[in-house]
Amino acid sequence: MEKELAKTYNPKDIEEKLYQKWVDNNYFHAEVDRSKKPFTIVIPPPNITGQLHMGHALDNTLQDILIRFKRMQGYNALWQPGTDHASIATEVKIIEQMREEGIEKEDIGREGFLERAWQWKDEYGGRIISQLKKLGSSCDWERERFTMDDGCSHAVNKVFVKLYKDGYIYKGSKIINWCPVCETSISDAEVEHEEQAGHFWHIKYPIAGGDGYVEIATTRPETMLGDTAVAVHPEDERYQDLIGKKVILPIVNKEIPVIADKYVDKEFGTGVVKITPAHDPNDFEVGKRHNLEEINIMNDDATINDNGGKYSGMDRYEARKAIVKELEELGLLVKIEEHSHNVGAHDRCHATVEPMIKPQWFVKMDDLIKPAVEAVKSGEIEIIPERFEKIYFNWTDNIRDWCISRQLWWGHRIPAYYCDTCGEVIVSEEEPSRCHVCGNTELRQDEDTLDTWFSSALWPFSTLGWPDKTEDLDYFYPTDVLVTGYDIIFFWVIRMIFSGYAHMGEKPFSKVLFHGLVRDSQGRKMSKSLGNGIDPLEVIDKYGADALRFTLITGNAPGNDMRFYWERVEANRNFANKVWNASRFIMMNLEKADLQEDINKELLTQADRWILSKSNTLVKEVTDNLETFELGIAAQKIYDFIWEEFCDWYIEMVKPRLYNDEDDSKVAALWTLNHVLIKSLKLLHPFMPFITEEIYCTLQEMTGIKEKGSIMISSWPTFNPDQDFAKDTESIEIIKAAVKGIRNVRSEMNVPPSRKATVLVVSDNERIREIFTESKVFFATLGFASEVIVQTDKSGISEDAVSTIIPEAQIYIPFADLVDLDKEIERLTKEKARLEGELKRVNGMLANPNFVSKAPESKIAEEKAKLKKYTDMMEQVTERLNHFMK
RNA sequence: GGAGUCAUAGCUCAGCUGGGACGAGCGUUCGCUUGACGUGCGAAAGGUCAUGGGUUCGAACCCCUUUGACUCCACCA
Repeated sequence: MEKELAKTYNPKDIEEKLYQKWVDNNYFHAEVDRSKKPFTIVIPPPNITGQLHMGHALDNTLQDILIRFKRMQGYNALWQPGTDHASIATEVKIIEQMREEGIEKEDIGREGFLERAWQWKDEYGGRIISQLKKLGSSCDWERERFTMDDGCSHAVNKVFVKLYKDGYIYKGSKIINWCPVCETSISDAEVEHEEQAGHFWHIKYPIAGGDGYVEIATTRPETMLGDTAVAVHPEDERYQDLIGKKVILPIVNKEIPVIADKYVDKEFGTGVVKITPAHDPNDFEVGKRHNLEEINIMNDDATINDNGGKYSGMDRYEARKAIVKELEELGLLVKIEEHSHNVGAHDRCHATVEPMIKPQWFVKMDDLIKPAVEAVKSGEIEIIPERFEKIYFNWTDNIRDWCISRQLWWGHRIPAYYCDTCGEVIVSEEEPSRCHVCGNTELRQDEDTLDTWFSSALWPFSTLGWPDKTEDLDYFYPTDVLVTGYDIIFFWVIRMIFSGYAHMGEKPFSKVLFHGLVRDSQGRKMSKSLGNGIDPLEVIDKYGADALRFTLITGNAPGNDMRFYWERVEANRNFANKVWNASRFIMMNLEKADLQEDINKELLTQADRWILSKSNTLVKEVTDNLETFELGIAAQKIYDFIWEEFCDWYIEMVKPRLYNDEDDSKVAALWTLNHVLIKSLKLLHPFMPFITEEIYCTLQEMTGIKEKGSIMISSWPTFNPDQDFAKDTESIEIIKAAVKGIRNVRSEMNVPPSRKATVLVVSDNERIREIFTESKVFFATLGFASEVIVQTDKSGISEDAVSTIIPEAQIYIPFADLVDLDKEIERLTKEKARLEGELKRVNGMLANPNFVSKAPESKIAEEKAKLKKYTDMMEQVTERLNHFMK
């Protein structure tokens, strides 16, 4: 079978084909297998309305790396995928689409609307899934779930009924955040506070039955239509005589009491506050304390209702203007100040939220949250990076009841049924046929649906079959890691944690890995309105999924935001190309030879031992980094190893052996190349799944690797004590330093590569001489040497030879006519200055009695060794310099 | 009003639990058709690790000050 890699790396040629192969072979699928340890990740379900953006790409790359790593390590790795119905986001989109067709929600009714919504889901819900596949995500697609599928819906109903029966869910009329555009209630978490420039209107309220006024200050004059009191601080000396009296509410012309409440800040404004219990959360609390009437003055679209008298029908801002105008005409407007304050906006549509009193369903949080707090405090759930714990606790410490009902149609309908005959409320998983109190068969289901996060809170166990006691649940739950952005810590992470404890009696996951946001090159959030978003699919199209993945996880610390640069993608594509070509080169050579399955260790040269040792260390480090979620560091190490150590040094060192059929060590070189390449590919696979698979499989067909099949199910490399050759690592490092020195001299002296020269190595150390003698062959190609002579002393070195000094040896290169004496003096002088600096530093340290007495022995020994090294080098450099100066 | 993050080479960032910044990529300069790769190879220039103090034998890293940028939370009307 003839098979080889294409001449140039073209991701498009391989990615789609390989993904299909993985799917066809069912490699992503995980079944319960008690003989293996499970490793489970549940995907943060993307919205069915969604299109893959950079945030998804990052999030899913991280998960895929962890899953592929663990799968190779032999775990039974399950990556549970699915999508979220995203109630409000989807509903808004469908309404928009309908509007274009001139249809309103009411025209088609609830059922008609839901039919459309399911059609929408069928049409667009799969789009993001296919995009995740382009990224290489190894999700178990057979298990794909949807937050509104039968199983998840069943779980939702079960949880609702259970929490209701246990007294955690209740219905109540409370002040909630109302979005007048979406016309639904929203939770506190969905309100974004934006600083806005506004005004502070100072208004006079006449004191009833007397003359005089109190001056109040407000940012929202229109709400005065609903004022039912005026409040002062109980200890405010200025207003003591007012407490208990009444003032006349202007425009409305009715008397309202002056009450005393500690909520009022004496220092702020005038110290007198108008109280509108129906349209301000604080006033609502004050109203409850003082038994004040709650007058709702607004309709659901934030126009003024009939309680607003002549302002009825006006929009809230129109009414504001008109009311200010009237107050001015009445002579009751004292002044208008500029005032910037925070205004709550709906995070979806950015409309200013209106606090309103509405009957809604709530989850009582104070007890439910306790185990979730304890879990993080005790370390049972680990948050990475740690600093996000503070954000977590900040929220849990100030937790308020969760408003879960929404006045929307797309979502899980609340399983509560009302009997209009006797007023009974029945909460039940199945629709009751009749009222259990009065027997009425005409029951009416609650119109509201649940907050979309209510169902995603159950995701880690509802996807595994809960409420049924399934094998899957028993085996895969609790899951191992949750990977997500820090922006949904309140919406989702906390709610999953408390839900896990409430319904499973166990944590949903052991670790939470937070990542940052992907920003544009100027550090701005990518957003539709700015038009600065970069489509991951475009990146994949141009540079391949492997390059994109690598870009997203390198050069960035965990939890920090990162900027997206095309240049970085290109650099990583270049790396992929490097891997590709290095592999081609190795294959070209393997093809012509008989590859040994195993090698006699005696045949390995210094260089072989060196690279084996290096790759061995790499395996250990990368594994450690992955275990501790330092994915970027792991990737960087693999990159450096492959490019620098393996390609630039080892492959170059080995070339002379490959080109020489007489060389006894050729077989060892081939074996080592193959061995290290396979190991590198495996380490790289979780990061760059496609290219590694393509190369691995090609290599397999060519050479017959023992391990058959896909790299994604091959075994993860482990540290091999047999390949730990520390001594050889040192010798090659000496050779590398010598080669670098030679290259540097040649470059500085402008000696063209075509000009070969003799290299004389001088050392009085026998071991060093051995190392150089053994490595002579490297200098021909790497150091442009025509000949290498290793000797004990400086005899026979020509007068005009230039030199490079490394700690272990002096290296002389006679260039004769090419030598520019002044340049060499300049170079040596620079070197001397550098060494002087080093010596000064080392001597300084060693001369410090405190250092010598307090620093650890090893550190002192290290510095002493350096002193000797630099002293020796200085001696050689000085001698050389004197030689030319005289 | 709280809390957090960041300030390191021209640009974007790494630097793990304190021990010389061989920092990385891009960019810049110089030189290379070296039989895998110019999506490449070799060499080089470039940093007061924001500021001021403290702890320490030793600080980019720990503590405090200041300045600047960003983010989250928060009911001051």
